[in-house]
Parts: sequence; C-alpha cells; structure tokens
Amino acid sequence: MKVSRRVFDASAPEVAPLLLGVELRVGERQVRIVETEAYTESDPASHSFRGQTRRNTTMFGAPGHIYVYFAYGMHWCANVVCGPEGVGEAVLLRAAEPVSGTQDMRLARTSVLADRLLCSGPGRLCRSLGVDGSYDGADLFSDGRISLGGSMGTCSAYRSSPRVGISKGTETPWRFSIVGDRHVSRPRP
DNA sequence: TAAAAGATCCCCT
DNA sequence: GGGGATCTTTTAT
Repeated sequence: MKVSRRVFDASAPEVAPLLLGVELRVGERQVRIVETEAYTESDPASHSFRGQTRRNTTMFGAPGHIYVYFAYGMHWCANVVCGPEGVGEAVLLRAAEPVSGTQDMRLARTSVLADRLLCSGPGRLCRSLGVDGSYDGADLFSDGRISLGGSMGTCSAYRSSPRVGISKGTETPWRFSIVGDRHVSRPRP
C-alpha cells in the first residue's frame, strides 16, 4: 500500500510496524526507516500521557504531521503523528539506513562516523538529516522540506520488543525493528 | 522556587 | 562500562 495520510489515522501501535521500510526524505537526503516505537495517551511513557501541553501540541493535531521535540538538552527527536485530530499518539523514528545524500549526513557531524551509525538512534537520525524544532508540526504530505515515500507494510520480517530509554511502560513491546538490520539503534532488539 | 528526570549521544577508561 | 553535556518539563517543597 502506498504511503498516504489516511494510513496514519490508525493507532500508533498499528502504524509503527508498517513504517518499516518506508523512505523519509529531507531535502536531498533520503533514508529508509528500520526501527520505530509507538506511544499513546494511555501509555505512561508517552509525552501525551498527562494531556496536551505546549510542547506536545503537535501530537494531538492531525495525523501525517511530524512531531519534533528536544531531549536531554542536546538532541532532537522526530515522530509521525497518528490517530485522529485531538488524540495524542505518535510513532518515534528511532533508526534508518542512509539511501542518498549520505555525504551531507556525514558533514552534519563533527566526528567521523561509520555509515551504519549515521542514523542509528533518534537523536542521530535528526542530526544527520538536519531536522530540528523548526520542523515541528510540518505536514509530511504538503511541506516542501520533508516527506515520506515508497510503500507501507512491505516488511514482514520484523520483531517487537520493549522500548528504549524509558522507565515506565517498559513491559509494553512497542519497539519495532527489521530483523537482522545493521542500522538499528542497538544490537539484539 | 527548587530539584529531578528525561523517548540521548559521545568520549573516556 | 561509566559519566558528562545541557535544558525543558514536571513534580515536590
């Protein structure tokens, strides 16, 4: 099925595995998503768990937009907003494989990094693609700077496991990654 | 008003 | 394997 806004009207845990293999384009840089995580309102690990705030407003907006937030005082992280307007759900983009514009990704960093590490983590992914707070709220289906491409649900060889870097909701296996892919954020998902 | 935690990463040992 | 960087949001006095 081709990527379309309609698909993101579903709940995040449904959408998250479907995003594996999908292409994300930012300017001339293009990557293939290999790892995602789902977050919902009833989930204590989610930014939307305690309701809408200034920071997470985009999460409660229309599906198919991108929610970008600042973490640990140093990193940006990007999510695709899911569910109907008014519902705070999103899929965190955790890792991807560089497809084109790889040289630009390398130049976005201070130290030399192996290609397989350029987008192997939510902070690294944003850093390499040049995604920052100015992208928060952008519509992936009409914004000229950033968009999704390719087909959804093409990856059948994926596995789910507990999410990374959270202290609550650790029992929920809402991390999805392509089996055996070298670009995931950590070995043995 | 203060303190702590946080959907992380990088460099050091 | 461990700790520092660095700042916003949330929770506790």
